[in-house]
Amino acid sequence: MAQISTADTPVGATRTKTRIQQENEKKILLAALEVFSEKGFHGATLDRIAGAAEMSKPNLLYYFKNKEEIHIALLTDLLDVWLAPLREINPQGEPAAEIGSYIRRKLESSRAFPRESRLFANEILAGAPHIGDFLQTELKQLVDEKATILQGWINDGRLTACDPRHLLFAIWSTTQHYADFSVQVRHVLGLQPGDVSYYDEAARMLDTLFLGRLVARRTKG
Amino acid sequence: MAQISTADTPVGATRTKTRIQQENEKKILLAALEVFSEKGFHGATLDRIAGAAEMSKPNLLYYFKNKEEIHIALLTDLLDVWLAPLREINPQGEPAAEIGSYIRRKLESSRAFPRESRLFANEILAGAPHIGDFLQTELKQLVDEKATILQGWINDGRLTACDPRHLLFAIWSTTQHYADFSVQVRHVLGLQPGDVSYYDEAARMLDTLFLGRLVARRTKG
DNA sequence: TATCATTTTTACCGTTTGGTCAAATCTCTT
DNA sequence: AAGAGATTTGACCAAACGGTAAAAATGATA
Repeated sequence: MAQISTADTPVGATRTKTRIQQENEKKILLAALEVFSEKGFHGATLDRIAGAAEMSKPNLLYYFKNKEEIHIALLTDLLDVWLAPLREINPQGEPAAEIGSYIRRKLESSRAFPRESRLFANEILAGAPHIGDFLQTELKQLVDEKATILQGWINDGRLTACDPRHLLFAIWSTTQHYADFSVQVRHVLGLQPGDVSYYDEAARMLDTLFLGRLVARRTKG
Repeated sequence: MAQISTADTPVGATRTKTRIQQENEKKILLAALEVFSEKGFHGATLDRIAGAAEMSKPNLLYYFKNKEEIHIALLTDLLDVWLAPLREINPQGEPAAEIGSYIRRKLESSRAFPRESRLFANEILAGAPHIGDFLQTELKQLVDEKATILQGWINDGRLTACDPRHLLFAIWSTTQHYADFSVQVRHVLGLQPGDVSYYDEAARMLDTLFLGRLVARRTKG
């Protein structure tokens, strides 16, 4: 069997990739993202992924040694995308502006990368077998860091008292919902299969919810 | 093969079930809920479900004619549970009280039935192949009805202007998140696998978010 | 306790699936 | 144009899977 890493490349080092390698790996990952996000890990078959990548199954396995490796490659790419919006929260900014723009970034991420969002959701639902470590270390660390910032704002009286980490959970869930549960959203709103026109209204709703006051003050008598 | 519906029972009619039938069907559904909610439809195998039900696979198939039928039976049971909290919203009540108690019911539902919640999430993520019809008809109808109530409150100035259906989405996503993404929640909070102690804080957060004012008013200069 | 329907088991089947192997083809460099 | 390495293919395999058939065992009932 021909090895992608050849004699003049030490094991573990990444040799410069061929044009064909680059193209085909990209094609495979794109096809796999489509299939995994739609069918889940177990529902996705190598035949289907290979078909979507316009490639024979053995050829696909020439680039990735097995199904799991493709899945892990996708998840690894995904994690940076997932963290990016959170990383941008600025301790020096105004609470409302920072939270508002974080929500907008997360919502935009849902709109632009729904398949990635569903891939992530599938992985978490399955008990995070591949990214459990990431959640416990990298994500937890970043959340702790950002939660400290939020807590600072609370201490300064610029943010209502609440558990900052649960505030983040609320932002994650509401924004990701529009990608992960898009079928339900569309069915309830009576929209066509491909229609994602609900994102504008979603943005308004989340603005009202997180930045405005939702329920009017109780009026006496 | 012995038929469960025998000669003296018209086709389609449900004959009185044997004690053994009742026990075993219950055992199977419980086992299947465990496996489906954890592994998804394709990840769940009949062998595993049968094993969890302490039963041989052919014996399991004596009660349900195939895998899909078990899945559908579970989903059908689930839908009533899913709708129940929404049904209880009372048009005559106070907006804050009604929304608050709806959130509490949904959150309690997440806490009490996490496996059912994950089963539902898996089904939606997969594109709702089995319950698409339910979403478009029964759920949509109920949502439209309740959205009208919320819109009435908005018109009366008792609820901040927003799309009522998106408000419901926000409630669904935030409450269900604690069941569907429990692994992530626990990892971020640094809790042990079985620990669900975060629900109290979650309830406070959602109260603040939906009923209180989250971000403090901007102070000039 | 004999009888009949219900329940369970054993043995099995066809298909799908993830994955392998070696030969054939293509591509790039010299 | 030739050689070496990279890529692709077709044929194949073992295991897992959903499901079946028929006999054996059990339970209810008269």
